Amino acid sequence: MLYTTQLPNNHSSLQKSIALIDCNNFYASCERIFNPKLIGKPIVVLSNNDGCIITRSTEAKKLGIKMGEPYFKVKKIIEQNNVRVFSSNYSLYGDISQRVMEILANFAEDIEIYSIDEAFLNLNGFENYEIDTYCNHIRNKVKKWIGIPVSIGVGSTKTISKIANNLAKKKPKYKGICILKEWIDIKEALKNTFIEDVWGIGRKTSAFLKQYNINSAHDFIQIDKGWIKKNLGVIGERIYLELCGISCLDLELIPSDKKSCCVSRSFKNPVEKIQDLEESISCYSSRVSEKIREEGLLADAMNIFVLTNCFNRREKQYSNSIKLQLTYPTNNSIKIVKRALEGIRRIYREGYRYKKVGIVLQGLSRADTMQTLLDHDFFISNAVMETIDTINSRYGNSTVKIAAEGVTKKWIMRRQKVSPSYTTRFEDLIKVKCK
DNA sequence: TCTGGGGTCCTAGGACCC
DNA sequence: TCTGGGGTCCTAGGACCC
Repeated sequence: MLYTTQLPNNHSSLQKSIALIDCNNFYASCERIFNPKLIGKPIVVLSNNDGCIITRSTEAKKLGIKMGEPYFKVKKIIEQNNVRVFSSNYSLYGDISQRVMEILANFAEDIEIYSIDEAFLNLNGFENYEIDTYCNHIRNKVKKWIGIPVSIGVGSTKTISKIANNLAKKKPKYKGICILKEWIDIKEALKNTFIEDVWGIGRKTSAFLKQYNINSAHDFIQIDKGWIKKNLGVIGERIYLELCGISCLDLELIPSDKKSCCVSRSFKNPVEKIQDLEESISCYSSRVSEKIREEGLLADAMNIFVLTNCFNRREKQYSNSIKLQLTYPTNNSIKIVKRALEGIRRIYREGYRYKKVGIVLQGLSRADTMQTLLDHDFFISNAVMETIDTINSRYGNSTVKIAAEGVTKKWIMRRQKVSPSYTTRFEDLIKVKCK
């Protein structure tokens, strides 16, 4: 392996300014908005099915509760320390996220909403001291108006702003805002960033790099670029350049259409009968169709999959999937459910305890560009779907549903500790007001 | 007893064609 | 013994992200 100390010659004054605003422990912070008694107390939020820890408040992190850890493994610590536990409440978090993003959008012309709790802002043209003041202003406004604490990192590339954000969160000296514009600061930050904490370098790649004694982001940029390209491909090369201050990733200002759309769930208890799998896949197919209708998309194919519980070594394992074409692009629940049922019947094998089933719609295209190709039948069924969507949005999900989805739903997922949907569900809103 | 869900991009390898 | 070669397109699987 070749080493080089040569760095890009533009590092003394890097012009571009990209800010990454990230909500702190987002789901936990959402729960606190409506229950201020939780401030300062340890909180965790669980994944679907109450399976794993997916968000921890700072206090919960200090107790040694790890991200992604199965709930049952840390139950003891949780009980001993009186940690408050919540099932995930995505309708609440989604609504709070939207409010945060609306505020952020007022602070820059160019904004990329990167995930439910993160956005990149283009802050080009500011002097460094102005950036600091501006970021403080952003931070205070989101806290005051929504009640969500955020951290802000600024850098000349997205990858550096990610690193800055990480430091802003972890090191108290930054007080929530870290600006990395001068090469001397960037270098120091890269030295303080473990290789596995670099955006785009995951478990496998960091393990590989550590074999070569590349342990920090700074070690990484000392390596010969050719070696990186050869061993880590274009993605590795891009990370290298971004860390050196050469921007390779632009802000995506217009969200692109989805290429696929998936709905899948684990079961509360293992499922053995084909009837239960049929009901659940009908339910998820109906939901995924609704999702693509909301986005004005049509699908031309689907993938149906089943899995047994791979963690349970004592039981025999089976997993399978099947790809099915649709005769023409559609977002019609009835047609999609029908085809999905064909799929599940073809991959079902008797004698296994199934843990999970799901559907992925593929070959998505915009409905408005396809209409000239569609037949009369499409417009009639489209009207039916529109009516169903209107009723369900007014009177609640699944007010009208397809018979194949079933009624008993023995297979439904576990969600025992869910908070009220304070902002989106009428009955819950009333609850808050009456408190 | 109990281990999430939904996405993207890249790459290698197979199918197919001339 | 010995069975072309190069291009394109598609797909499955891997790795990663939040």
